[in-house]
Amino acid sequence: MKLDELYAVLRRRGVLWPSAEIYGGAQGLFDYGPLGTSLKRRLQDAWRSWFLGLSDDYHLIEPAEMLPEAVVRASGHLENFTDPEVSCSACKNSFRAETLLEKIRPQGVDGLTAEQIGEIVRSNQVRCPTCGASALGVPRPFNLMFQTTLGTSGHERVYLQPETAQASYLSFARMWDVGRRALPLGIAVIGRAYRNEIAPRQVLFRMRVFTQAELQIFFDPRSFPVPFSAVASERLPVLRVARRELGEESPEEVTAAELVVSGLPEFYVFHLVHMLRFLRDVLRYPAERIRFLEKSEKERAFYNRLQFDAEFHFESLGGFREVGAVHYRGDYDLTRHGTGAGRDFSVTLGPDDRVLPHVLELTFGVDRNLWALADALLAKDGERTLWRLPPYLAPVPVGVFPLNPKEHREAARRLVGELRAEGIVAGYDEARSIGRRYARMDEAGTPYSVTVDALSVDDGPEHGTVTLRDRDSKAQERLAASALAPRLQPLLRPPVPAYD
RNA sequence: GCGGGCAUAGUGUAGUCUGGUUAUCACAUAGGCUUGCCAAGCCUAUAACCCGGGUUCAAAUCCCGGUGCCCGCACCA
Repeated sequence: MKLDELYAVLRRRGVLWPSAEIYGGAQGLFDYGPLGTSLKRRLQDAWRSWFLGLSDDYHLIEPAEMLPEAVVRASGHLENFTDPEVSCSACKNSFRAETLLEKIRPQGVDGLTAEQIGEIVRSNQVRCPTCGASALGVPRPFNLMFQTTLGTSGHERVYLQPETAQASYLSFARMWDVGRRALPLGIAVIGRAYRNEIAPRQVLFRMRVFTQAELQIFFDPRSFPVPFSAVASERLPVLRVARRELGEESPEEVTAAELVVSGLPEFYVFHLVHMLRFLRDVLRYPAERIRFLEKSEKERAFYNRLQFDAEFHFESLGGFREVGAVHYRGDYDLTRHGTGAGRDFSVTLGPDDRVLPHVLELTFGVDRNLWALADALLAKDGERTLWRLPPYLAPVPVGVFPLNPKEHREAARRLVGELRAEGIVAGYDEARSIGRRYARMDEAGTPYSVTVDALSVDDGPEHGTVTLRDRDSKAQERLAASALAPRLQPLLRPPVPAYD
């Protein structure tokens, strides 16, 4: 579906809507409704089950979301956000405003707003140093971080975290002591990130407050053993830099083993494979709409040694967009925070064996992927609209209906109670025709509908049985009501990777 | 941030150019009748002119400002 149409369905069903809607909304802020809240929680649960399942040594923590100024100074965020950059729309190069204007304003640009700098560039007819065009724009705002102060004095500046990763690096020393003092050590965070984006766009795609799920894996750069043979023959849709430079946009299928032969480390490819399996097998994105885009040296942050973005082809956005990534960050983060905090974050692995761990980062944009689940799996099938969510992601996995409310209400309500007692979220609906109730469930992504009818309540051979209807095939089968919970429960647990 | 377009019930819309009845229709939702396994039918109900100012006897309609959304460009450390 197109963006407007998809967004309309999601608003109508109460999946999400603009924040502060009654006051006209606020750019880049969204509220999740009942279905969206539940879906997002289940998506996060699925992420956690999958990625923490990769190793006994990967753990979830929940850090505060405000960072003292020292943290963002050490991480580079303060510095990078403070230097305004002006870019040339003709040749796409960008320049620090201070360098660009050093002849015109030798005193520097500190304290000026982006608009003021833009005005100086315009009024002095500054040309692009690279291509010579008069196509320089207004610089982006100084600081994309939200800043506030702690306490009453107003002196202690803090920032809402612009990414969840920093909190994991801050926790490394504590986690080393809390844990078994062994590498690799994975620290996972599911949390909010806050960025004062210049131009939030496309609903959930670029928000000012959003949720990230990230796994930072600290490892010994000399040795990061993984059970690679289990994934060696997996085929990945990759678009390597060399191929991109030829103008190709479609990925090619390459096995994990071939990627290793090409020079990528086994640990890196191993995690790439599991990112693919999560998107394809757990979230059930169509395989042909997933690709792994290798970022060139120029495109990636300077500290990233390797970077593949996991991209999904959004029909609503008209192309591939990033939904996750795998970054090999080297020792950049622990080095920076070591300098910033005046500590050495090297760890002792044995006698005369100290090493500064390297970091492999797996990122996952929760909101973007929620949108992708709608984009990929919510579709019109003839007259009906159905959302083919996997059962373990469905906000309401089961709907229970009395075929005739007058006669079957009591038995149906009792069944709802029994399912809920078994830990299964079950919805109940008796309004209007049975077909309409099925249709409502289809659109909400409910995979199973259970109907209580005359055979269920009358004395006879089928007493106590109900029909179970499958959302995708519309097929029905008759089974004992007591068989429902054991039948459904295994389907409602998110998949985990094979355990080694 | 720049340029262009748009804004009417929950959703999609008619009406706007050319100001003038109780703001159109469909779907959805709720209640009822009927039916009883895939959005059937009938009756009823709920529900909207983005916000603020101006022009006018009179503004959904014209003008100004704001906000939001969409597209392209830029941005996405």
